Amino acid sequence: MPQLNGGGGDDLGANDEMISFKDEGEQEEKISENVSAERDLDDLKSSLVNESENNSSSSDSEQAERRPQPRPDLDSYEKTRDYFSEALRRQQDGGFFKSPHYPGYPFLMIPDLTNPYLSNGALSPSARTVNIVLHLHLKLFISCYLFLTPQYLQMKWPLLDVPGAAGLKDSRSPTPGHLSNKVPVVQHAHHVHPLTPLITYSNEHFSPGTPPSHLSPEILDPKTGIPRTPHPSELSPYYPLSPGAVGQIPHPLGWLVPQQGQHMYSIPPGGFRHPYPALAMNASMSSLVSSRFSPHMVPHHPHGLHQTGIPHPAIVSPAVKQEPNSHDNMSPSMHSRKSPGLAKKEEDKKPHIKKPLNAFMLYMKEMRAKVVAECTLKESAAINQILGRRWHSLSREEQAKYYELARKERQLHSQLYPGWSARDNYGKRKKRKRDNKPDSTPEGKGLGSICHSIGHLFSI
DNA sequence: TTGCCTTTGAAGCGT
DNA sequence: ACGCTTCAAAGGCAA
Repeated sequence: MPQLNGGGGDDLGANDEMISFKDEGEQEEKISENVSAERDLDDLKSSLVNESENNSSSSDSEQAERRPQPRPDLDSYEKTRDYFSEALRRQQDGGFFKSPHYPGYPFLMIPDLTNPYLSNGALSPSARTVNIVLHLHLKLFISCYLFLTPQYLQMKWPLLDVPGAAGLKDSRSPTPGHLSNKVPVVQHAHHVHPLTPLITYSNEHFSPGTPPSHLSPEILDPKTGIPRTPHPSELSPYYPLSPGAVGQIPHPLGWLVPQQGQHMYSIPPGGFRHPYPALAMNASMSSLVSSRFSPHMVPHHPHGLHQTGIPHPAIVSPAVKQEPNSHDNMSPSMHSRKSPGLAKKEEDKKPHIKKPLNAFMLYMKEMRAKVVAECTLKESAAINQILGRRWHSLSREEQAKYYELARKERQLHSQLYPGWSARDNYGKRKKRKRDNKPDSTPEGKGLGSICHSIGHLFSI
């Protein structure tokens, strides 16, 4: 039985990760948040239903426009369904992918709904009747399987390019294709499977109502009684993918994966050459590697890759931001063994290995664009205040998802850079002056009025 | 051009 | 063990 707490074995798992759940005394607020969340879900459902109703009541000419056309993304959507079907088969215990009451309904009926036309392109009278019936069924279906729709996926992961949800995405993501001009993180256009988060992770992590494994009663911190993350050795069951799937199925952080049809980092056909066989990467890790950063940030290893064969996004050469140097990305601590002058010189050239993102940072990365789109705000400081409050309003399961991702980030980071320490980055920035400014709370700044349209989402 | 602001969490350091 | 500090992302803003 793997011990979860001993010998620093949990060096990557934060025992106090869930502290934020206990604080604040925001019970009332959380209750209202839950109500709001349900309301949002209802709104989403009704909007989708209305959309379907509009479709059914639209004129023939409109229907003609809606007539199935050869679409470039159709193939990807078909693949989506294939992937999803495959994922469905993988599920043994119901959970997220619980079998529908109408076997095959979501997969067979939906395409049919879009094609109630005769061979000559006209909508048959019987098809009209059937259309109405089907749309009634669609309402029920949407209610039951809302979270599986492209619209939902697009809403859930707004930075993903979910086929079939372009409109929603466009309205919510004002800067598709990138998140930042500092870190050239771009979005994968069509090669990121919209169900990626559901496939690369087991339903333990994502099934609604089923707490992540590290929150399950079976794994509790004996000291605090707080649910904790499992030891890395417990992770393998989370990645049921075969090695052949490496590089094909991206990571849940897929919203950060590059686009334009290229994998950010090439992956050798034979898999990774990991220096630590015991730590050989699984599919999720490999995709994690390719998730977060731009190749511009990756210094060139003499052999073109990190010693692991995996250029990690956390590496930022000082010259980078500029141009890749030929320096290898040894841990900064390794460089410090050289003579002072030489060490200093190389200090300037050595790559800057960034800290792995914590749970909140990952959450911010995902949600920032959405908040920016919904608010009139653009200033990060204000956005972060909103995100901070929204973070606290997240459900336990929602937060756990990000803690889990962050834990994987740390795990991968430590494997890629065994000698790296957060200390290595100390002093890289100019020292900040810390003066406590008077009341700068979101309430004080009136973000509620600025972001009133989503105020109920942010408790402002 | 550079640092600040603002958030949470992880990690390092000093006491 | 505890408290403080630094850094991670982000982009407008001020110096």
